[in-house]
Order: sequence, then C-alpha cells, then structure tokens
Amino acid sequence: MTRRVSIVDVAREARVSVATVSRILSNSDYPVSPETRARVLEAARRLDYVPDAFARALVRRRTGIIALTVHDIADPYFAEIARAVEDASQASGYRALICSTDRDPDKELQVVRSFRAFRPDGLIFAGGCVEDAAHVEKLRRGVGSLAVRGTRVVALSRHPTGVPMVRVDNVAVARAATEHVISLGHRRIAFICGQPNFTTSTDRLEGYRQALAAYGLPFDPDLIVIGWYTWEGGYRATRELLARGVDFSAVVASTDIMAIGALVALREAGIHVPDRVSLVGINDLPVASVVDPPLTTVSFRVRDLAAVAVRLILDALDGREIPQDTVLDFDLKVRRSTRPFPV
Amino acid sequence: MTRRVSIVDVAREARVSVATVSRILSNSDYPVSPETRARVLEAARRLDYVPDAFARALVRRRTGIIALTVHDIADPYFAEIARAVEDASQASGYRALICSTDRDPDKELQVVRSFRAFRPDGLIFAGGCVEDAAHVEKLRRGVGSLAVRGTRVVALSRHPTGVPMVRVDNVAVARAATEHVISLGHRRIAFICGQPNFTTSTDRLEGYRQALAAYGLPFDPDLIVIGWYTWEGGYRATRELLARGVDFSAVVASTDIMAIGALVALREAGIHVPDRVSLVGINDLPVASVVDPPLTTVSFRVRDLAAVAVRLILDALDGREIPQDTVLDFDLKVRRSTRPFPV
DNA sequence: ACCTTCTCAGTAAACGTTTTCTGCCCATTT
DNA sequence: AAATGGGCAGAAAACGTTTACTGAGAAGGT
Repeated sequence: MTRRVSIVDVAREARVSVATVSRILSNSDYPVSPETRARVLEAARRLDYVPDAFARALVRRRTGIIALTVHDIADPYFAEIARAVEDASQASGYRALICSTDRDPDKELQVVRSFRAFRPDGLIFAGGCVEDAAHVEKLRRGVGSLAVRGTRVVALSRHPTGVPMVRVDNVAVARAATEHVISLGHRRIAFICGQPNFTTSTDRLEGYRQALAAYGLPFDPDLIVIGWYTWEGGYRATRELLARGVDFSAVVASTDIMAIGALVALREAGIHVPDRVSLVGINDLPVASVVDPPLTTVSFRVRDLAAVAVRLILDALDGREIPQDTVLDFDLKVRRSTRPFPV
Repeated sequence: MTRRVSIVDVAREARVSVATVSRILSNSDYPVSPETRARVLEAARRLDYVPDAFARALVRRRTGIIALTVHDIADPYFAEIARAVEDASQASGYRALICSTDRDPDKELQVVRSFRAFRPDGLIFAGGCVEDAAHVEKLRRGVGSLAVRGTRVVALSRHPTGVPMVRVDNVAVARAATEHVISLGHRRIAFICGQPNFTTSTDRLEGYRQALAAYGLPFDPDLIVIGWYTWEGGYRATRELLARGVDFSAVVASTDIMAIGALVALREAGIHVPDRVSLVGINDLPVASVVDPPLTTVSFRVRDLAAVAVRLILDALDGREIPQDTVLDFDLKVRRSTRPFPV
C-alpha cells in the first residue's frame, strides 16, 4: 500500500518548511508572500493533499466533532433531529457523530462513555433518557467528565440538571392539543401517554390534565393509557383502551408516531377517524400529513430545535454566554383527523 | 479548565512506564505480572482514564470509523440503513460516521472528499448517486484516494465499477411486483419510476418491462411516470398520471415512499385503493404496514443489506477476500392495497 | 550609520498514543 | 559456575499536525 501523502510531502514539493504549508493551508492570517502561497497551494493540489483530522485534533484542542445521542435514528422524529444536526454542524465545518441509545439508560451511559474517546467539541442529548435520580447522577458524572475535557453539552427536550436545554413547552403543547378537541365539543377524551420515566411523558400528561381542568372536565384514569413511543406502542395502547370498553370520542396521542399506531388500531376495530373518534398528535412529522386521514397535530419545527442546539454549542465554543433554557414556540395544525362532536 | 488525564498520569499513578500502561489497557497479549496489571487497572479506574481516539488512530493505522453516505438520513429507507450500519459497526467496536448527500452528485463528491480527513477504515455508499460517466469517474478518483489510504469501500444497491457491492436484484424485484398485479388480472398497469440517472430506477423499470413482456402485455409509455424518490415525488408523479387521463387499474411504485405519495394523490382524486386501483410498492419499510390500506410490497431486509456491507468491510480489513457482488433475496408481502381485477 | 520595526519563513517542541528495541533479573540447563 | 532463555518492563521513536520561538533581511526613522 502506497504511503499516504502528508504535509511533509507538500513541503518538499513546494520547497518550503512544513510550518509554512500548515499556515497557508489552515488559512491563518499569518503573513506570507503571494508567490510562496501559490507554490504551496499548487503543490497541495497536485499531490491531492488532505490534512489528517486526527493529527490536527491532537495538537489543536478541537476535534470538529459534535456528538448526538438519539433514542433511535430509525424513528422519524429522531431522524429529523439527526438531519438538522448534521446540516447545522456541517455548515460550520463540524461533523456529527450520531449514536442510538434505544431508550435504554444503560446503553445511554455506555454511549456517552464511548464518546469520550473522541472528545467531541459538542454533545447534544436528543430525547430524554430515563430520568431516575441514580441514572441522572451517573449521566452527570459521565457528561461531567466530557465537559471537563472541553465538550459543550446541550439537552434537547429534556430536563437534566445544570445543562443548557432547548425545548418546547411540553405542558403547553399537550394542553393545546387537548383544548383543540375540547373546543370541538368532545368531553370524553382519551390520552395516550408515553412511559412515565420520561419528562416528556409527564409534562404532556400534565398539559392534558390542565386542559381538562381549565374546562371543568373530570379527569378519568380509565381514559389514560401508557405505551412506548413507537407505532407499536401507540397501537397496543389503543387496543388496551378499546379493551377497557370505556366510552370516548377523541384521542390525544403523545406523539404523531403513537397517533399513527392508534389510527391503525382504530381502523382495525372498525372505528372511523374522524367520524366516530377524533385523533390528534404532537410533532407534525412529515408522515403526519401523508396518512389517512391527514393528522391534526401540534406542530413545532423539530429541525429548528436541533439547529438551535448546534448554534448554542458553537456559541459556547466561541466563549459566549448561552441561555440555560431556550423555549421554542408551536402551533396547532388542524387537518382532517379531528371534527366537532357530536356530529 | 483542568487538563485532561492522559496515559502519563496513569503511568505516574501506577508507578510504571507509559508503555506498560498502554500494553495493559489495549489488551495486547504481552506478558505482564498480575500485580502490575492490577495496579495499572486500578489507577486507570481511579483517574477515570479513557484513551484518546485521535492519538491512538494516529499511531495505529486504524481509525475505527466506518463512513456512510446516504441520500437523506431523514428518509425512512436510509434511516433503516443508517441504523443497521450503526449497530453492526458498534458491535465490532467501530463507529459510524453518517453524511447525507441529498441525491446531489456535487454534494456527494464533497462529502467523500471531506471523509478523507478522517481516513475511515470503511466506506459504505448507500443509495446510488447520479451515475453519469463523468461523475462516476470523479467519484472513483475520490474513492480511490480513500482506498489508497486503506479505506475499504462497499456499495449498497448501486453499480459502481470496481467496488464490491451488496444489493438486491432490482430487475427481479420490480418484476415480482408487476407480476403480482398481472396475476391478479390487471392489464393496464402504471409504473412510477425514479429519476433515470439512478441505476435503481432503470433496473426497476426494466423489471416492469420484463413482467409485461412475459405476459404478452404491451408496453405503453403513457403509463410510465417519473418522479423523485420522495413522498412528494410519488404524489406529483401520480397527479401527472391522472392528468394524462389514461386508463389504468394498478400502479407499481418504485419505492414504498413513492407508493405512499401515490396513495395520497389517489385518495385526493377520490380513487379508492384497492377497490378502483391496486397499488404495490417496494422495500417493505415499517411505514408500509401502517398506512391505510396496508401496502402490498416487495420485501427485502433493508437492515440485512447494511449489516452485510459492514461485515464485508470488516472481513476486508482482516485481509480476507470478499465477494464482488452479493445479492440478497426478497419476497412479496401481500397486504391490502392490491386486489383482483375486475372486481 | 545605526537602531527599530516589519515581513516572511524556518526550527523544534508539543499533542497522546503505540510499538520496536533493549535490557534486567531470575530460573534453568549444562 | 557459566551459559542460555524467558518473563517482564522501560526508553525512545514514530504518527501528522500546529504553533511558539527565532531569526534573516528589508524598510524606514533619526
């Protein structure tokens, strides 16, 4: 195997020292004569030289890497996040390193730990992991040891302690979704809730409660059903709901993905949406407008969430002070999965 | 900022040389006394030492990185691929570096070029880029310069020259999809084709033609419509098809994603699937079983495709000979978007 | 003429690992 | 008692960059 071309080859070719090559190629504003610059640039081009990121990262204290943890890159929500992080990173010359945690706290710890070897300049936690105290503490230590090495950390849609976060107000979001169906006249409203160990779940449940309370409607535990944040989870939760035999005319799902699962379950049960049951989701993923009926959902720009997170990290790396809590707004997208009650 | 802990700190703490620490921690089978080993391990644990991936990559000739180019990580098909690559890489101690090319040949070149700085041990091209000769040549040079540096390259579902590939037989796949609706009695069968500069598109079109020919059906260009490999693309193509006013009772879409776009367009036009038009897709993505009606589609294990690619790269890195062409099999999943004609 | 200041480019010391040589010490063999 | 060899660990040279010094020469001020 032929040896790779390094900076010394370029230096030899251009008959200058490696220092000069480095200075010219890393675009520092170091003064250098036009002729030398041209000779070096030409040599680099001719040899097709690309600086080695590893050697560079070793001596600069920056790696140019922004790490991202997501629950599952194959989940449409996190795929959107990943894409936005990738784009925003790349636009600033950074590179995104993505890892899935599968909503498993142990795996999340392991992922964070494994990130340390790459000492990323930034770390974004997308999607809460399980937030029990012991885990948070372990995570804090793991993240802490990253931070010690200069990594800037930002959390996306979760509430860890001491880490800047960017999020939507999940309470308000779920409240908006619920109030929408209430305002359509629905009274018996089921809620498909995520696993309780995610703050997103508890926040959205709280929003649902607040909406009921605001309209003087009773809170009925029989209308609450819990599931995983997947299609399957939404499907099963809805089956369970149906099995209970309780009466309801609307369903608020914690996420679009769960809502689509619910749609499948309702369809299988011969319950038409929206004629017999109204359905509302949260997230406004691309897939929401493509199902039948198109899903009424609470929309917030998922990609903006991620882009803002990257921006914060970049700012922090530049030494700027960054806000501890950035809250993005949202709005309701009324499509065809909801309609007034009674018909 | 406190200095990061390096191998010399561990060495000092354990009162041994850095060489010894390195040998113990990188698990070489170098002989070392149990007491020394224990002391070093304990010191590393106490200092919470994690070896620096960059320094390590510099001296070993391996980076532990497998790079992956996809059209768009937010596209469900490529998200599946990405997830599988991530899992398979991680299982072998590698790390996946993912970049989206947006189906843009220029961006693909740029991505490949930018990968070189990281000199990945492996490179997987998922999803063809545009395959015109000039581009392939440029790409070959880019990839070539990667290969020179020791990167093993594998292509996923495309036909570049001289690069081992793993794929399904796209001709046979499309043929199976088409023959399915033919065998149901359909005679006027539309085909939603991808952009012609992807080999996947031309292969699948060819499969469609072969199926028609095999059953003695005429090929009617009016039934062929071209679009991007997106929901939007499938939607628009179907609208165009409808605008033509040609008669058809079945639609074969090049991908599930396009098929779902078609579903939306047909629904909007008041054309019921499958009562008036049968629809079949290709890929069997998770989303295919969740739309209404659940999509009949040709299924191949997308994740296996990616996992095999990683396996090949690992084999190649171990110096083993790897096959130039690996073809995975597929099968038809009949769901409810297709039905016999005439009703 | 001499001192200062600039402009430009080279020398060499990092950065944090791995790995090739050495070589010590002790046990075993002759 | 000398020679051999194996187990163990240290010294030092990479790996490919960046960057703090250093310094040569030219230009400009007194």
